[in-house]
Amino acid sequence: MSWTEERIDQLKRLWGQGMTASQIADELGGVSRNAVIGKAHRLGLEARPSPVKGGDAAASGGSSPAAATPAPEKAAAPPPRPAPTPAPAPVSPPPAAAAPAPAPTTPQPIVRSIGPGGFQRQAPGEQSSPIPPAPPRRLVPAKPSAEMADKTSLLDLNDKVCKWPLGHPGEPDFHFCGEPINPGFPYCLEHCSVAYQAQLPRRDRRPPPPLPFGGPRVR
DNA sequence: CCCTGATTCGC
DNA sequence: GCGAATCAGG
Repeated sequence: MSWTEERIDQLKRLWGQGMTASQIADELGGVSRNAVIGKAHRLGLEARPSPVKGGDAAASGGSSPAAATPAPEKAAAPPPRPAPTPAPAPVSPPPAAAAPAPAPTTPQPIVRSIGPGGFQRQAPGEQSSPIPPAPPRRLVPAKPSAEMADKTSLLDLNDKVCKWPLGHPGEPDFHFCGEPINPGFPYCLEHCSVAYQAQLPRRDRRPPPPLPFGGPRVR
């Protein structure tokens, strides 16, 4: 697996949502949690509560089987990591050049936007409670549109419906057939006829058609 | 033991 | 740039 644009974007979002590196790696698939952590650091996504910080490192006796550096530098040079970068300071909204006069005399109704998990976002300027309820840590995919409401999504697959894919993964209307299966097969009768064909004698076989694509689909 | 993130370093 | 190996705390 490689870090495509989509996967990096997903890593950023999930990391920002507080998912652990293991969860993210599991979500992305094809990568280890170490890969996720390493990538997150290279992207500069640090500043996560780490179980390990400060403290004296490798102070106790050498019980470890492999100590790459037996710490000669420790006695000679001071620890070269004195910059923990306290506040990465996320993007702050750029103040408008001409600041509008903040004098709405008429009481405005509080307008809140809806977050990805369905929770109400805090309105600008609205006070938050001292201990705000934590948003859901793991967001489950939802039907993005009414058009998909009756379509069979990946999560709708089970042993009773046809798993024949329609469209391509990543496309907005990608879904599965969903018709009742031909018993004993993962597809319905119609798609079984496409997926399985009787073995003909060589002399009666059609020459192999050209591949419908030149390789993996690139988006 | 399990989990976590941080860091190193060979590729 | 990537990620396994390693470290270190909970």
